Amino acid sequence: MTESPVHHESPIYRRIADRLRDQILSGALGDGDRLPGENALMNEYGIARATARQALAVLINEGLAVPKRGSGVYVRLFRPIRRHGSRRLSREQWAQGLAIWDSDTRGRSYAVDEVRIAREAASEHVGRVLGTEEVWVRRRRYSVDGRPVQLAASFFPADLVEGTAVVLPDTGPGGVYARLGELGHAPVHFSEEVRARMPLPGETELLNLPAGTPVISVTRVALAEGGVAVEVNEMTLDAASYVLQYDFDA
Amino acid sequence: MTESPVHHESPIYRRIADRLRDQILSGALGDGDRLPGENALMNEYGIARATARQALAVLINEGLAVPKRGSGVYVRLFRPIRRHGSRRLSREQWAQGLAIWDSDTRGRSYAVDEVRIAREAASEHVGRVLGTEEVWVRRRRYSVDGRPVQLAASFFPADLVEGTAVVLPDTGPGGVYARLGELGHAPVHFSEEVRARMPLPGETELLNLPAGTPVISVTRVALAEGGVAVEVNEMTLDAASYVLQYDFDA
DNA sequence: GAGTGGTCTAGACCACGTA
DNA sequence: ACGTGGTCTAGACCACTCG
Repeated sequence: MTESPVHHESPIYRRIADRLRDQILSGALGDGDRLPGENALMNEYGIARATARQALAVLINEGLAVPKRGSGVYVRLFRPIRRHGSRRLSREQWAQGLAIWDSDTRGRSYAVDEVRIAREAASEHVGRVLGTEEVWVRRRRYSVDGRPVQLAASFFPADLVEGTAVVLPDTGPGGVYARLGELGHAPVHFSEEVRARMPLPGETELLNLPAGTPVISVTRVALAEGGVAVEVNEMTLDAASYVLQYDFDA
Repeated sequence: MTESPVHHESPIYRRIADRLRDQILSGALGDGDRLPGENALMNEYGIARATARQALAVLINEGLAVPKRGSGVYVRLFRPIRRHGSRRLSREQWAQGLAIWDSDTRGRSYAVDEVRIAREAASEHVGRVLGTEEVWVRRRRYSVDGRPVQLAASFFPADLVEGTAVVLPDTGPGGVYARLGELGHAPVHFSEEVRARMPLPGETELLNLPAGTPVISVTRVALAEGGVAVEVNEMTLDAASYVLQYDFDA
C-alpha cells in the first residue's frame, strides 16, 4: 500500500494562466489589450466558471491584468514616474523656490489634494526619531495626469514649527525645507528607508489601486546641522507608477 | 431560508477578511498564530466553502497570512534585512577585502548557491548601458538563515573581464569590484533604480515566495572613472525580507 | 484517521459598462 | 438589451499534515 507515485501536473487554472502570461510577456498581447473573458475560457477549455475566474485571478494578482466590470479583463499599462532620490533634494532645488515635485514630473500635470494639517501626539516611531511627543503633521495626496500616485505624511516637532508657514496650507516658494532654513534648521542630510508590501484597504482606496499592485513605502528623515532630525516623511507610492533612482559615490 | 444579500454593504467575504485583518493588525493575532480555517468560517458565518476561501484569499494576497497545506492558515512572520545603499558600497569595503554582503547581514548566516557564470549576448538594455554586445554574466542566489532572499545577475563587458578572476566562481578577496580595480576600472560611482512588483513564477519558485509577497527589483550600474559603465547588476529581492536604506546630503 | 487546504463542477442572481 | 465581471451556494474528490 505504500506507493502511488502521484505525479503532479499543474492544475488546469494554472496552465491557462501560464498560457495567457506567455502571450502577455511575449508581447502577443500588448498594453491595454483585452484578454479572453470568463465565458470565453469556459467555452474554450470546457471548464466551470469558477475555474476560469481562478485562472484570471492569477494574472490579476500578478499585476499583469486588470479587470473592468461589465467590460472585460485587460493587459495592464505601465508608465512609471522617475523619482530621483538625491538630485531632487539638493539644496539648489528648494533654495531656488522650486517644489521638489517639479524635478520628478518633467512637465506632466500634477495635483495635490486631500491636504490635512493637524497637531497630534507623535507615534512611537516618529516621536523617538524627532525626540518629541507632539508633532505637526501635513498629510496630502499627489496625482499625476489625474491619477493618484502617492500618499505622504510629513511630521515636524510641534515646538519647532508652531505658528510658522510650515503649518499653513500654502508653505510658499521652496516649500517646507525653505521655511525650515529660514528658521535656522535647514536640512543638510537625508536618510531614506525603502520597503515594498501589499497595500492596506485604505491605501487601495485612496490610490485607486487594482489588485496585484504593491506599494513602495519610503520613510525619509531630514537632518539639520548637528544631526538633529527636523522632519519625518512617510510616503506610500503606487509601485506601478514609480521608479526610484539613487546615485552615490564609492 | 437564505437571506437575500444586501449590496449596499461590503460583500460577506470582505467583511470577514476585515475582521481577521483587524485582529492581525491590532496584535490580537500575533506572528505565526493560526487563523480560523475554512471549516471554522463556514460554521461560524454559515457560508459556503468557496466564500470562506475567498475571505482567506484576501489576507493571503495582502501578505498578512500564509496557508499551510493540511495544517491551517497562519499569520505571517516578518523579519527584514537592512541593506545600506551607499555605505555598503564604499571603497573601504571592498578595498579591505570584505564582501559587500558582510555589511548587510550583521553576523546572520548567509549562503550563496545556484551560481552560474556564462558568456552571453547582451540584452537590449544591458548592451546599451555597457556599450557592448557580448557580456559575461554571474548569476547567483543569496540565502540568509537558510531562506533564499535574493537573486542577482551581474553583467560585465566581455572584453573587459575575459580571462580574469571576475569570471571564476571564486572572485577572491574584495570580490569583483576589487578585481575591476586591479584592471584599472575601479567603480567610483553607482546608480541604482528601485522598482517593486509582483514576482513572476520563476522568481516565486527560486525565492520560495508565498502568495502576497512583492519583489523589489534593484538595477545597479557601476561607473568607473570617466563615467564608463563597467557592471550592471540586476537584483530581485524578497520584499518581505528587506529594508533598503539610502543616505545622502542636501 | 481526522482535519486541513487545493481544485473543480454546475448552477444562481447581481451590478455594471457598452452599445 | 446584453454581455461582462462580482458574489455566492452546495456539493465533490484530492493531497497533505498531524496527532
